[in-house]
Amino acid sequence: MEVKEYLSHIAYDSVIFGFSGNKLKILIMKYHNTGFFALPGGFVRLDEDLNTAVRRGLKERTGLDNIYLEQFYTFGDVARFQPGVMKTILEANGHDVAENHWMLDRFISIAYYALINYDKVVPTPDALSDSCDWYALDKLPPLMQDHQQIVEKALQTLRDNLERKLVGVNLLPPLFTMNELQKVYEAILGEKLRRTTFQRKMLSLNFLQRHDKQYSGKAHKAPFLYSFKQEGVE
Amino acid sequence: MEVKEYLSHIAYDSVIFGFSGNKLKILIMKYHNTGFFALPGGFVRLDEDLNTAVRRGLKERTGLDNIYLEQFYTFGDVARFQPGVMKTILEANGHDVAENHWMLDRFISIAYYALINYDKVVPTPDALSDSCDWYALDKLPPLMQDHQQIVEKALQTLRDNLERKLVGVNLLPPLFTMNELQKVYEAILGEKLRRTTFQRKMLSLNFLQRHDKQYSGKAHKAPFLYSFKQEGVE
DNA sequence: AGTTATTGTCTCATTTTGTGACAATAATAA
DNA sequence: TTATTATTGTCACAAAATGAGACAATAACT
Repeated sequence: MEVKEYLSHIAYDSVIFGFSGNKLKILIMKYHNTGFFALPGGFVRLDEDLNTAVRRGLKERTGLDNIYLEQFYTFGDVARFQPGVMKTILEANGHDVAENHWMLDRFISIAYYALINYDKVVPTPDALSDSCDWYALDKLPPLMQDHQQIVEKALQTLRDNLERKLVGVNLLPPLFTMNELQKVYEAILGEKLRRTTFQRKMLSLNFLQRHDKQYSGKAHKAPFLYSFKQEGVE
Repeated sequence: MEVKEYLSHIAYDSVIFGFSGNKLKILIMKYHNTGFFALPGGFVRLDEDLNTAVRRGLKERTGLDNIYLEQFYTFGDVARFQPGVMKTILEANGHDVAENHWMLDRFISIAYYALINYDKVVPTPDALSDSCDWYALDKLPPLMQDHQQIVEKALQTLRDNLERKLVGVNLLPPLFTMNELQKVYEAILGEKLRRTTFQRKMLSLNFLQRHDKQYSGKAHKAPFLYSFKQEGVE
């Protein structure tokens, strides 16, 4: 029997959002030799906080620390239990299923979403997967198990939180223009916003620090750059 | 070794809100012979959905089905792990700790809050506890482990959701006056609200059905009764 | 110097919310 | 019967927030 290293029955999945080409994208893993696509996830060590485990996984997948991270739901239906899928994945990687039988048990999964600066990420697959790549939300491959449902709930929670907090800035580099911020909001909410109203609203919140202008080389007035006043919105 | 009946390492806790005497109250259990106070909680059977397990527990504690229920956070810090506390509880109830050693393991806990009609509830202790009783939020006894923190997060989530949904009605009987609804909102938000603004706002949402007046026997104009138009807000 | 595309800000209309006023009314007191 | 009292439903007006457009300012190009 294997040495017990992780809490049994407990997994986490993460929906890692990035923003590029005016679109919301998330990181998706592809397992070796199986055609299975899945959210980045992992297990919790016996002596490790749940949140620490998730941040450890995020670091491995993205190379980043200090990521904006929010737990949004724990999925615990029996229907999640599909031992055949995990068995296929393990066997396709040459693992001895008997030794890893704990991975074939029923799992509940605590789901998190993360918001990161797309340009800073170095997507990195794990030992079981060929690739870890960005996919636009409207062009996701078929995801295994209930991962599609997890993505949808993540997006819904992100939308709800957008009204209350200023989480959108976590998807941008430290300095950004008002137009870039608006594009992020539009991508998250899935609708066009009115430029002047958006600008007035954002400035009235007093969370943005104005910096020098950005001269892009384009033939028009240069926009101001902004940064977010507070560190690590949580 | 015990017969495995529940998922190891996984528990749930529930913050069950009721409204009485113009105050928010929650159900608290007191364990036999220990002086420990705790939130109602339980474990998940091997073949049972997580949500089903929680509803099963709610039914046992309150006698009610079809309760408004929302999952709000999963607590997974290592610091939650206090085997001595559970050992004390088991021993105080004459249980053989060796047979129940799985209860001394580290647990993560999925926390839910429920909103119920106070008058319909029959609080019922379980086998390990003397009592299951209502406590006003501002008069809670010292709770074991991180249960105080769980309560605070439940209240915060309830406040956040109050703005978005009409969850407050779940704390009232099917027919209620506008003033009663306002008192619920004030108890949840912890602040006084302006009568006319509140009434106009509630009516403008078009979720309330007006019924006959309620003649209370008091020397003043009788208020209308209202019911909530939709069934089971979720 | 004129053109183009975009930005920052202003104005006015519309909607929502804050605040108080007031008549209506159910039971009680005179 | 007729005041009195406490509370309710609704209105009116003020203040604040939002919607929608106008317009001058301005980088870079022609």
